[in-house]
Amino acid sequence: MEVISRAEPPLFPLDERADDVDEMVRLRHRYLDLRRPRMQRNLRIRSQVNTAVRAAMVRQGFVEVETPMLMPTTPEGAREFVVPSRQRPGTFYALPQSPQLYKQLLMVGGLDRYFQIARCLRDEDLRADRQYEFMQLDLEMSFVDVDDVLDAAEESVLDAAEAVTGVRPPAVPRITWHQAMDTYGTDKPDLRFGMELVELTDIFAQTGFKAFATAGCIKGIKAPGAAPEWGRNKLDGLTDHAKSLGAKGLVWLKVAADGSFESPVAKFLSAEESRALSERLEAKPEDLLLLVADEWATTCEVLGDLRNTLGRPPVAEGPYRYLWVVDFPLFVGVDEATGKLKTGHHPFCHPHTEDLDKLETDPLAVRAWAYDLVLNGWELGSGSIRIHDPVLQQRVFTQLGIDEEEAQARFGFFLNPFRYGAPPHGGFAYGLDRLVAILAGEENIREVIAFPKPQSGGDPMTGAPLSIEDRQLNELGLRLLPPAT
RNA sequence: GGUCCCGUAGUGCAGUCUGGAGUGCACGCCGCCCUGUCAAGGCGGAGGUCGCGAGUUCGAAUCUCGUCGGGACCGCCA
Repeated sequence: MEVISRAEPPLFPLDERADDVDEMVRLRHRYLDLRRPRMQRNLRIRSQVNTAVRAAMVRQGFVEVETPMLMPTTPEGAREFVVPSRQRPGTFYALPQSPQLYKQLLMVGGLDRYFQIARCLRDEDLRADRQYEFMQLDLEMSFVDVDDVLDAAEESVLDAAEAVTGVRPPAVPRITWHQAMDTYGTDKPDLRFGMELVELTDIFAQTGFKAFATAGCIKGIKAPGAAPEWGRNKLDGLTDHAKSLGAKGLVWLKVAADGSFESPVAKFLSAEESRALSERLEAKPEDLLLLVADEWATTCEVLGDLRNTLGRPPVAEGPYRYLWVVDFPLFVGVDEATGKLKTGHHPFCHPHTEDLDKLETDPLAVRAWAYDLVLNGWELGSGSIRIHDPVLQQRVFTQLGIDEEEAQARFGFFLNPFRYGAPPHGGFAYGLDRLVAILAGEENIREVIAFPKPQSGGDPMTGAPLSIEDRQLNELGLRLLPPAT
């Protein structure tokens, strides 16, 4: 027998027992971690997804186009990674948060169906579902409406799931943002379980219970059979949690064996109200009912959070339930500092044409042709139909407090090409790391990335980021400040 | 910027609350023995800055403060 390569013992077990090994140890020696069946499997799933997605796009007539990694800085959006220029010291490139600008210019350039498996970089704090650099399936189409874009993207995510699991999920349901908030209390509902929010406002229209009498919106959720496991202490904790989310309080009721309510507020409810409540929520013994009374948005958001707290399975547990959420609001409120409206998506997002007459009179009621794709309660991606008409674009800018001069200064390089004729267009992008993680049954995208970074952003294996030599700094015309104290 | 949790042998842990010698367990590693394997078995051995630094104490893995590293989350991510 010939020894072709000597090997020291591995630093940790290379089987499933290493699932419990300190992640820093795994990352510091990722080349060993990657030998494990779990990591081999995850990276192969990732490759399958990339292949399936690319094939789906090509099959649908999309053209794969690469866009630059070195691009101008753009003031809007996420914090950018910045690259100093050697040839022009004192100037900087930015790495792309997304290929957004380029892909819209590709539409002006006549590439009417573009896609790219694109690397995106954002200098924001890392999370279980966020890395500095991540991959998106990015697409843009000309002469299309919302449904055309959704159809194209949907084909690719269904193909991806089928490629990995062998089972093609059903057509992806489409609900409006308002329906999502009203029914699930979140813009990224997890459809794998029920516990929908139930409208109760009418039941308490004449109530003598003060907390309900003045509320604009009363809704409730039912956790079937959950009452025995929710003691007074845990319910107090849940109430505190609800308050931390903005609720004025939380009403809980346990359903007793005889169908009556066991609750601190039971005595404030009339017999008719109790009967109607029980009937509306189809309450059965041992059910736990949670009610919130507030303005519509707060009621929905708080109950949506509680619904997830009580009922949501681990994110990577099947089945796979995709969901389209459409008709997001064009504006998401007013910036407290500036008093100006804030965009929900980006300033180039096309308002819903039915709501155009409200753009100046009731801007917060204007819906946008903007949409999200959700999988098992995780936001996979978002997109919109873009504004191609300069007049409409300026109307939206005006609402955002941006006059023509400022628009030209900030977005001129992007908007001027539209003067040569921009087709109506729209697109979408979704995170491949998140998609792969869920399809691989992982709750953390680091498990489906060959060389990910921990929350601190440093690379435990290579030591990056590292200081550079003075020679390099000089070449770039840079000088370091003393460390901040 | 903030909240919470974690840090003991190469790896995973017990010990920490209630201070008393690094007291241990499993896997791995090294040596010898045995062997028809299949998570082999037997005997023996090496391996420790209890993350780091102060403080309290006669005495600190254990209590206090600080700090470093990691994780989950909030902010942030148009």
